Amino acid sequence: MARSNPERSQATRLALMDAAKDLFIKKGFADTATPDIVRAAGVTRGALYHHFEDKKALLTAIVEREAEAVAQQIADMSVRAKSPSEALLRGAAAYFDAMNTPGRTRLLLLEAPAILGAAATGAIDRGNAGSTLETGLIELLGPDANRDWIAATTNMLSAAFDCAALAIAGGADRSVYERSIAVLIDGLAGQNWQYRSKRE
Amino acid sequence: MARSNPERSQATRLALMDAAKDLFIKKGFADTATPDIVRAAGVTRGALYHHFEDKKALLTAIVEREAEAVAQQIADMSVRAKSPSEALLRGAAAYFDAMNTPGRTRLLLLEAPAILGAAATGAIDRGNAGSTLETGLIELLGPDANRDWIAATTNMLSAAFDCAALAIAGGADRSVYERSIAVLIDGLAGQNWQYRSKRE
DNA sequence: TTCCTTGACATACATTCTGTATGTTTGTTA
DNA sequence: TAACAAACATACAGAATGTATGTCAAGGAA
Repeated sequence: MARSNPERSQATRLALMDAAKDLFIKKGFADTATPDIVRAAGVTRGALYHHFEDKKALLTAIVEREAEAVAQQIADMSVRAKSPSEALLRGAAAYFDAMNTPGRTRLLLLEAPAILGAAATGAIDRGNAGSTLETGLIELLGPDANRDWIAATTNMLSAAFDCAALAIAGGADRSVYERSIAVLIDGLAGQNWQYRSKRE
Repeated sequence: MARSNPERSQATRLALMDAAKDLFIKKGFADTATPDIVRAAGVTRGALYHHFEDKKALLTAIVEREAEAVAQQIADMSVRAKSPSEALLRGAAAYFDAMNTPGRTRLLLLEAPAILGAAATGAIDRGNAGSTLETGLIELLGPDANRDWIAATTNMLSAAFDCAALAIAGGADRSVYERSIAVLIDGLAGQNWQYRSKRE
């Protein structure tokens, strides 16, 4: 079994990330020890600290990979929608589909914000799935809507979606949340002129 | 300095909780060591493990106390409002006031969900500030609105409020978030008949 | 008051984990 | 094939957690 160096590197990197991902999901980041990770990955701690600066860097790599997968999954699902509100609803559905992967909610919505900080996690989020939501809201509310307002609304709706994803992962009825989101979005679409008229 | 036993107990419990709260806010739960806590509290680790089962139990006690303070602060602020939507907006403002206390967002919205789990934190939340929001939404949407829908909307709005509190604590403009919330609530108030008509 | 029990700690210890420093093997290049 | 570098493995130092044991003051009972 003579493998080239890049092949070896990527293989152990993936083995470490996969093993750590499972353990982080099952026991959480804090309660997962590096000896457990390397045992599950079939390597030693030396390999871990050769490829990753520390335990947090390993989590960061996993979170980034997972966030990219979510964004990719949403992009694949994205089809033409008739109205901006329908586009937002389809985006939400795609997000719930993507977050349905077991453990993803825990990794992306619980562990990452606490360990890596809210700022770092928000940056990862905004670089991927978050931007989809903001463009959707701009479509819905018109390009002349106040930018700060849109940013704030994007953040809060994103948090609401995350909350819904967590609830669904915990066994809640997905259709109830999707309808609740539909009502929120319809309310936004119907009311935005009121805010704009106050500002302009 | 002859103190009775109950006095001694409460004094050291409070000293430990206060010292740990400051350190958890400044450095986070994971990066705060029990020797640091007891040094700041002026006791030994023996006292800590006599009063609290482990480090997590200490965090739990602090989080519960802080959540009760938030609920109390909101209850004190609650004055008569003319409309259900105004009541909700005042409640949101009171929540932001209460969360304005330095470090509270980190403790209640970042550390607690990750360390104690989303379920435990949600239970603490629902027992305190969360119920205020749900009753306000029932007022807004009418008592005949679908209960599951109200519960889901409560959860998501609660998450949106938390997100706003975090953003404000991070330096964002509070008035922008309050206006965004106002638009969301007005949208809900104007649209709820649509959902109800589908269900009944 | 005296004795005895219990709660409230303090101290010492065993285990375990993290990160680093050093050693060894394997691939790569000149 | 000789030299070098990357990819690991092993050994170690420091520190942290939780526990077990020891000590001392508080508080009733005789």
